[in-house]
Amino acid sequence: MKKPAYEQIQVNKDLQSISEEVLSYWKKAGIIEKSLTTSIGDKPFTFLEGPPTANGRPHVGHAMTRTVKDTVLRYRYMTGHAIHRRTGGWDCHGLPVEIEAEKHFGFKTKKEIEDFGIDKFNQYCRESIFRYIDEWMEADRKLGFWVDHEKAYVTLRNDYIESEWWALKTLFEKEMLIRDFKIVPYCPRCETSLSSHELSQGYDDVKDPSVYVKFREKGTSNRYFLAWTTTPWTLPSNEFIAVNENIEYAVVEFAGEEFYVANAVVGKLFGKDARVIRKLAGKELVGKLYEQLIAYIPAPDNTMQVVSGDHVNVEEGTGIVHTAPAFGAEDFEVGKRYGVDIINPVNQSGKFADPRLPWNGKFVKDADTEIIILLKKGGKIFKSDKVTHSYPFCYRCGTPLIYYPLQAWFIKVSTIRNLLKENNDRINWVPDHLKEGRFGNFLSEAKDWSLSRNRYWGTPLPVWTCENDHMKAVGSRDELKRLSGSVPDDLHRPFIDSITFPCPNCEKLMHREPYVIDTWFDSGSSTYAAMHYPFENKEADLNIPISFITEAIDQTRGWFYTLHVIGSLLFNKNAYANVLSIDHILDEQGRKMSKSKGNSVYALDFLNEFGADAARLFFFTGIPWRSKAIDKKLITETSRKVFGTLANVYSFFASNANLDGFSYKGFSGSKNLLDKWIVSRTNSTIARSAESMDSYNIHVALRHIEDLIEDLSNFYLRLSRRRFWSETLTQEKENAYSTLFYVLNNIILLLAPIAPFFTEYLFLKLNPGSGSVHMQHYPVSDPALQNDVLEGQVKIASSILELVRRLRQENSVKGRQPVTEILIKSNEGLMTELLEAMSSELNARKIRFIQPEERPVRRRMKLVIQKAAPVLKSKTSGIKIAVEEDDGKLLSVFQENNSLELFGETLTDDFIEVLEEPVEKYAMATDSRLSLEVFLNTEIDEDLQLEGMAREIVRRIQVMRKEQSLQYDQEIDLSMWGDANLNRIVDSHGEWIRNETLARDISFEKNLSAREWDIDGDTIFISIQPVKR
RNA sequence: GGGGUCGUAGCUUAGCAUGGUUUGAGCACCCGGCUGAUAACCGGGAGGUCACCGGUCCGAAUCCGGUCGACCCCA
Repeated sequence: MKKPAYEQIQVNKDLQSISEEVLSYWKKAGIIEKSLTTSIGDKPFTFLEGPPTANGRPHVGHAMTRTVKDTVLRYRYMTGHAIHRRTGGWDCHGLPVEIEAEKHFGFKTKKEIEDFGIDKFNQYCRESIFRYIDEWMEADRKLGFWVDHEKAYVTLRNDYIESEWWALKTLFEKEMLIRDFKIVPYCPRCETSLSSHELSQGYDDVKDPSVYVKFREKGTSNRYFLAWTTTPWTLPSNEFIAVNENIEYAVVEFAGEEFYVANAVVGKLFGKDARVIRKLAGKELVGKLYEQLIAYIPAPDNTMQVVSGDHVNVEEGTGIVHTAPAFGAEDFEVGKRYGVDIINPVNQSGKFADPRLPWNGKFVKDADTEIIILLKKGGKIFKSDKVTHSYPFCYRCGTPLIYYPLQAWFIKVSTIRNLLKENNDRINWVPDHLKEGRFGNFLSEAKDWSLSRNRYWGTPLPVWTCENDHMKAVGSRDELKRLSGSVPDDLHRPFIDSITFPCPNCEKLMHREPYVIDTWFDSGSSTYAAMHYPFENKEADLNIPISFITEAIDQTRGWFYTLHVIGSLLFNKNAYANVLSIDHILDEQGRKMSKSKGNSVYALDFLNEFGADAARLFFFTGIPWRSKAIDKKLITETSRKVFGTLANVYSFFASNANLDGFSYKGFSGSKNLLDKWIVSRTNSTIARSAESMDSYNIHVALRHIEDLIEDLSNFYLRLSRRRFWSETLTQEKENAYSTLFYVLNNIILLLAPIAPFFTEYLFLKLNPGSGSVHMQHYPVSDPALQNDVLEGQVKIASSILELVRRLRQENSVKGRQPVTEILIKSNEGLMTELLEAMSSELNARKIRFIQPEERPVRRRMKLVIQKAAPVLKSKTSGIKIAVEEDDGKLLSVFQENNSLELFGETLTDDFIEVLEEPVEKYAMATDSRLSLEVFLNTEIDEDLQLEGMAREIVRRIQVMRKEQSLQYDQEIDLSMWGDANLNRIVDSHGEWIRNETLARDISFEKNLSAREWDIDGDTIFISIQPVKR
C-alpha cells in the first residue's frame, strides 16, 4: 500500500507532548542554530535583550516578556529581516546580589564584609548570580525563546566593564561626570545611596510623628515661628527656617502666646479662637532671627535666621519650614547659599554620633520620641500627633531611608533634558501614551544621576585622585597599564583598589575613588558595552538605534530610561527606535504577584501546566499593556479553540486527501465561489495580520487569525464537506483540496511567530521534509485574490443560514427534514452559486428571493391598552374586538388617514399599533442589521416526510458504518424492516440511499445482526454487511 | 499633592481616533438540536442605567468638563 502523503494525527494530543516532539526535532535537525545564523532576506533589524539577573527564578511575567521578544523576532525573520544581536544578556552586579550574599554569610555591616575579605565576598556574589541559570535556560527552551545564549553578554566581564570605563572617561572629559557633595537618599543599613529609580521602588505608607514646633523669635518672650516636621530627629541640626516671600503670613494670638504662620492655615491650626493681630508678607519675615531650638551643639555663624525659599507652600504644615542643611536637598542648597557649617551629628550607619547629645548612639528614627519629650518639657511643642504618609524605604532591605550628605559622583542628566526630549521624539512607543505621558514627563524633570555606590560588587568607578584632589579618569585597560604598569586579571574590587600611579599633575600617588557604580549604568550600557565598543566593532556595527526592545512597564523608569540617557550622552541619538512596554500578569485573584505574598507563579510550572503554545496564546489574549489575571479556564478554552480546531481541520484534510491520493502542488486558484471566498478571507486576514504585527499589535493579529480559523471551520468546511466525498478525484475536488491546503497552510504561517511548536508540528505534517515553518516567508497578501463584495455576500448568506436554523428550531422542523420553500427578502441579492453551496444546509425544495410586497405577511392592528383604556373607558373592550378582528377594511382606512373613527372615538397611532405576522404555514425571522427577512414554509407533506425519513435512515446507516470502522469506500449490503413505511421510502428514495451509503442493494430480509433504531417514534431495524472484495 | 492608564452582561472583552438605527462577541448558566472533523459543532434564552453627573449636538459608549472607584508612576 502506498504510504499516505499526509500523516494522520491524534486530534486531541496534548500540547506538551507536541512541544517535546518538536523540540527534539529542532535539536536533531539543528533548526535553532540555523535560524540564529541565517536569514531569508537582508532587511536590517536589531534587537537588544534587557538583561535579567539569574539569581532569582523566572516567573510567568518573565515568560511573557520573553514571548513578546520571541514573537517579534520570529515575525521579523519570516518577513526577510536579518536580525542582528539576537543574543541573551545577563545583569550581574548590584545591591540585590550583595544583599543575598550578606544574608548567606550573616553579615550586618560593611565592616564585617571588609574583615571577611572583599575578594571572597565578591567571589560569592559572582557565583550566586547564576544560581538559577539552568532554570532560566530550561524555561527559555520550553517557551521556545530563540536567542543565542552562547553569545549572551554578561555585565561582569572585563570587556564589558572596559567599555563602560571608556564611556565614563568620555563623560568625565565632557564634564558630565562630576563629583559633588549632595544630599542623597541613603540606606543606613546598606550604607549606600540610592538612585532615583531605586528610590522609586520603595515608597510605602507609614505612620510618623507630626510635630508643630515653636521657634522663639530672638528678643521676644512669647512670639514664635511655628514650623511643622515629620522628622524630629533632624531638629538638633536645624539652622534656618524658611518662608515663601510671596505668601501672606499672620501673627496670631493664641492662649497667651503669639505665632507666625501662613495666613491660609490659621483656621486649620487654631480654630475659631484664633485672633489675628496683624498680617504681613513673607518678605517681611526674611532676616528675622530666632533662638536655637535644641542647643547641645552650638549654632554655627550666620544661622538661626529666617530665609526665603520658593519650595515653601501652605498645602502641608504651616508655611514655615524647618531647615536642616544636613538632611534635605533644598535645605542643603540654603546652607550652601549662606555658606554655613553643617550640623551633622549622624554617622553613616544612621546613628547619632556626638557625645554631647543625650540620645547619642541611637538610630535616628528611634530618637524621635525622646526628642519630642524633651521639647514638650521645654514647652517648645505646639501640637504633636501621628500622621500616615508615604515614605521611602530601601527597596531591598526595607530600612527607612534618610536624606544624607555624601560625596558622590553624578552624571549631569538635568543639563540635557532638551536633548532627551528631542531623541524621545524619534522613538515609537507602544502604547503611545507613554511617550508624552509617563516617560516624557520623567524626561522633562530628569534629575542628575547619582552614580557612585559605596559598595563592593559592581563595576568599579575608573577615576583616580591624589591628595591634591587632582582627578584622572581611566578609559581602558591599556591606559591603566601605561599609567600604573599593571592591570589586574579581574577588574573588580578589591584587585583594582590596589592599583595606584603618580599624578600626572603633581606626582603624588593617585588612588582610585573607592566606589562602584549604579548597576543601572551597566544594563543601560548594553547598546555598546555588549559589543566591547570601541575596542572591538565600529559605531556602525552597534546598529543604534536598536530596532526593537520590550520589557515590562516598570522599566520605563529603569532600563528604558538608562538606555535612553546613555544613548543620548554618548551617541547623541535615541538608543532604540521601537519600544513595547507590557503590563504585569496578576495572580488568579487579580492581585500583584510578590515574594512576600507567596503567590508568584513560576515560568516552568506555568509552561508545564498548559504547554508553551497555550501560554503564549494567553499572553496575546487581551491587550499586552494592560495587566491581566491568570485565568486557567480562558487559557484552556483559547487553546482548544485555536489548536483543537486546526487539528480537526487538518485531520479532516489528511484523511480525505489520503483516500483520494491527493498531494498539494501549489495553489492555482479555483472557480468555486466558496473557495474564492475563503481565499479572499485568507488574503484579507494576511493583510490585517501583517499590518498589526508591523505595528507591534500582536494581539490584534491574533484576533484576526482566530476569526479566520472560525470562518474556515464553521462556514467553509461545513458547507464544503460534501465536495470532498465524491467518488473520484475530479478537478473540482482537486481545487477543493488545494484551497483547503492553501488556507490551512497560510494560517499555520500566520500563527507561527505566536505559537511556534504547534505550527511547526502541523507545518511538517502538511509539508513533510520542509525544514521548519520558522524559516519560511511570512505570507504576503494578494489584493487580486481579495473580494470584498464576495465577503459581504457570505455575511448575508451566513446570516440566512442562521435564521433558517432558528426557524427550524422554533418550529420543530429538523435540519434533515426537507421543506417546500424558503423565502428571503433582502436588499441585496445573493449569487446563485452561493445559494447552491448552501442548499444542502438549507434543505428546501425551493429557495426564492422575494420583493417586499411579496412577503407572506398579514398586517393587523392592535390596541395599545395601557394608553387607550384611560381615554376610551367603557368603550375599550368593544373597540378592542373591532380593531383586532378587522378583516382589513379598518386597516386600510387607518393606513390612509393615520387615524380611525370608531364608536365616536378618534383612534390615532398613539392607540393603534400595526403588527405584521406571517400568514399560515410560514414562520418568519429577521436580521435587522442586514435587513434580512426569512420565511420558512413549515408545512410538511407526505412526500417531504418520506424524504426526511430517508435522510434519517441514511444517517443511522452512516453511524453503523462508522461503528464498524468501515473504510469510506467500503460497499455494503443493506437490509431494513420495521413499522415505518419502508416500502414507500425505498420506492421513492432507494436509489439515493444506496448512493449515500455505498449499499450494493437494499433488501427487507430480517436478520439477527440488525440494530434497532427509534426514529421519531417509529422502530426500524437496520443491518449492514460489508461486501467482500 | 502631581502625572498616567482604566471603568461596557456574573467573568474576559470588541467597538471609542473619524459621534448615526435595538452596544457586538466568547466563557459560564438554562433549554433544544446536530453527528462520514465528534472530549468537535449548531440554534435559542436569560443577563447591559456602556461607573456617575453635566455640557456640545438633531443625535453621545464614542467628543468636552467634573465626580467617584481601581491600578500604576512621581513627590
